[in-house]
Amino acid sequence: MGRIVEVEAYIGEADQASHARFGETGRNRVMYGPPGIAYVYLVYGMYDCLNVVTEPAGVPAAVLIRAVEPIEGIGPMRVDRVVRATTRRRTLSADRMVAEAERIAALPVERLAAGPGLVGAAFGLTTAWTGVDLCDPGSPLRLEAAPDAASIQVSATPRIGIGGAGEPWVSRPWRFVVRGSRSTSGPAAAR
DNA sequence: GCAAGGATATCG
DNA sequence: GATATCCTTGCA
Repeated sequence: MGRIVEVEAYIGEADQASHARFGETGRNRVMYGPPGIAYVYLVYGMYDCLNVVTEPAGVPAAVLIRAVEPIEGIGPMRVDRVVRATTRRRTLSADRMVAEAERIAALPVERLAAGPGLVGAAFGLTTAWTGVDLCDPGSPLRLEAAPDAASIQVSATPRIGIGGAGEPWVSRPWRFVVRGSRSTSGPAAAR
C-alpha cells in the first residue's frame, strides 16, 4: 500500500500524447470503457505503467500513476523490484544481478516507487492487470481515498516524456504532484 | 549521452 | 512480415 503522489492526465483522441490518438486499438480498448478500471501498458520493453481509466464509457481517458510513496509492504516491494530488475534483462551477468539486488536493497523507502515504471515494478504489475476494477473494495488492486486528501497541496506542471515541440498538448499542465513529497519521480536535482 | 526489451502502429 | 517508435530508467 502507498500514497499516490504524482499523476498525469490524458484525455480524448485529440490529445496527441495519449494512446488514444490513433483511435480505439487492441491495446487501448479499456480506455474507451467505464471509469475506475486499470489500464497497464508496457513501455520501452521493460516497464509496466499503471493508469486509471477516467471519464464515462466512449470517452477515451486515463490518469497515469507516476509515483507512489510506500506505506505498507516495503519488503515485498523491494522483492518485486529485484525480481523485475533481474528478469527483464536478457544480458545480465550474475555479478550484475547481485549488484542490482544490493542497489535496490539500499534504496530509501521513499524512492521504491518514485517513477511510473517503478510503480509497476514495486507493485508487481504487468499488462495482465489491465481490466481490474480499482474501485471494487474486494479487488486485489484498488484505490482508496486518502484520509487527509483535503489538506494536501498539489502543484501542476507539463507532462513528462511526450514529444511534439511547440504543440499545445506538450505544454498543457496535466501532471500533478503532491507538494513536498520525497517520492516524486526524477533525479534529486530536479525535485 | 545512450543502451536496454518488447509490444505496437504503420507501413510494405 | 519488417521497422521506427514508445506516457522509462540507470549507468557510461
